[in-house]
Amino acid sequence: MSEHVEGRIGRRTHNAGALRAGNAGETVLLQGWVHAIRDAGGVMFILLRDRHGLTQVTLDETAPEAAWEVARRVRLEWVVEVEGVVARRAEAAVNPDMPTGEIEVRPTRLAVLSASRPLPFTPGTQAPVSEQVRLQHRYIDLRRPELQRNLLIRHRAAQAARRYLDRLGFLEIETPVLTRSTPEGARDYLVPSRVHPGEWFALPQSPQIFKQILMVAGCDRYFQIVKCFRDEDLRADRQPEFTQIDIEMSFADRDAVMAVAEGLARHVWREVLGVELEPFAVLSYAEAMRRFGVDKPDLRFGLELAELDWGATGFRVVRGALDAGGIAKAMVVPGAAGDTSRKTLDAWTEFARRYGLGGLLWGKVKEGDAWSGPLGKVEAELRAGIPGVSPGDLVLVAAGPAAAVNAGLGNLRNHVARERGLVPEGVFRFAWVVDFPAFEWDEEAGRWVALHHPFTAPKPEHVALLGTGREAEVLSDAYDLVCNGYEVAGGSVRIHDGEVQRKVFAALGMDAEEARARFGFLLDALASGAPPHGGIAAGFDRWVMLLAGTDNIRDVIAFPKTTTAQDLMAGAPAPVDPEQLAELHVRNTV
RNA sequence: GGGGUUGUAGUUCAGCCGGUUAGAACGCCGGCCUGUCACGCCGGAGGCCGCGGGUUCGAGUCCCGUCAACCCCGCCA
Repeated sequence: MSEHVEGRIGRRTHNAGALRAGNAGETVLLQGWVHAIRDAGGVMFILLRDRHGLTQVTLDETAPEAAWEVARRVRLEWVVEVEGVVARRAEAAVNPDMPTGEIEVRPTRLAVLSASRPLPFTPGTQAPVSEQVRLQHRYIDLRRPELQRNLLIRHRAAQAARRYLDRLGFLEIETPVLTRSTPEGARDYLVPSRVHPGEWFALPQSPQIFKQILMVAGCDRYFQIVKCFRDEDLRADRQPEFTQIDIEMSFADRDAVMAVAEGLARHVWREVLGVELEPFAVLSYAEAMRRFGVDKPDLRFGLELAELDWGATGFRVVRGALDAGGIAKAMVVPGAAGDTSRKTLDAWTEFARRYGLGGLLWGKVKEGDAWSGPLGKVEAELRAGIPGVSPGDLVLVAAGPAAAVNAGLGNLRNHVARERGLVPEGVFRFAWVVDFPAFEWDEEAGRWVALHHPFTAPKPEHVALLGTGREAEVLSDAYDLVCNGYEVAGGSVRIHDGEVQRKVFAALGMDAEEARARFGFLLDALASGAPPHGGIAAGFDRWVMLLAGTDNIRDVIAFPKTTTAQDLMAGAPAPVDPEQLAELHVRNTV
């Protein structure tokens, strides 16, 4: 048995995308799928496909009768082997749209390696096929060049990340997949224990606690490209199992972690796309919310929001919102007065309402002080206070509770930009968002919850505020990396002091006993010589989405799940035998 | 949990104001064709109109429910 270091493995001499005019005259052996058959009678063309490309195999009167017999039998998506001679195509037969279009293979031998049943669709199918059918037959869908390309991008991104982190001295260490359920955060996927009746493992939402403990264990620099599991509803950019590039560093402050993560993104983009990223902007959470209404702003276009100082207004809608403790904000859409119909405005209003806004006020700016639309009724001096307004612009104003105004206008900003073609293609605008509030008030639970997670260090100067009832003012050393409107990484400096950790648990409504019960091992670890440490976790699937230029996470995952968290190909989830349940001490209640 | 879009042949779709035998394209099967590259030409097979109920003389079409795919809100430390 010899060891293959590179190059040729097996009997293939070339892949289906390799042959060029320079190979003319060579005897080759290709294996692959039948992508298309064009039978013109006395001459027949078979397109052979593998993940590298397409090669035309041509049979004419010079082809052996045995090859003809096989060719006439062959059907789409059968797997075949071709042995033959590379020939330059006649001038008129060259296909300039194909990388291998200058040549064709004249077979001396053609063999069927594997037949295929008639398929519900083929990779060569012209009409788009529904997502449902594609997911049911994922092995066919994955044969398509686009998805092959995405898998390749994903592979290259993962390899580039590993090389970069390895070079910086990070160790790739695996953490358990069967672990324990932790409070806070997403719903857990649970796994019953056979050996311990009534007890359950949880699949990790992230390896958070383990990586911190690895720091206590002296590992210094850790990373892992790791599956995480969250049993929450799906979105176009969210799957219940997803992959993180998980990173943790000892003796590192915020800037050190951010530098590593920025370097990682820079390296991956360079290696995968050959792109040099612009310097990453840094903005505070407060600034992001003020200017963009969201904590993951898309910086590829303008349309920034402006907070309005309309405290004096008598305008009924705004007056009411302000009196109720709300705010008013404006978004100016340059040059949109002329071509924004009433229908479009209604659709935008409907869009904004989803986020809890009562509605939108709009005004089309004419020459002078004249505005048409609802904003025309607003005092002229207040309208003059909206920054950057010129005749021909469309102004949208929302008033209400701050959260609704920000979410409504912030998301509408993305929507309008897309509709009006303001989003440039092929551009990556990365930015750091820093100085997040440590806690946010959960109305439903009636308590403070961690905005990031309970192990995030409050800013040192804010630690004293813990337990004083001023939790809302506490900022944390947390940071998110955003790109083109996606959150693509998030992390923080961690609490390495058991006392501070207890105070944070207390602020979250967890008393010492409960904290002990749930996180005792972490508290013990933190009390056992814990280095200052911090880290970050990057949403690898979203990175690949951006690299691949798609807006759907299913396009970059080999075997994704549907919106209802099912695997249509494998048919999961599915019932199991009652004996299996009995063994696990579990009973179905449905 | 809520809202929206979609569901008709293997696939993608059309199907009018409720009317008699539900169509097209591609694919599939058979035949023809010596330079195709969305090959072309001739012929053929193929339908639980997602599922259940209702209205009606009559339902692919209208109503109610339900299931599924997708998008969004909630949720996602």
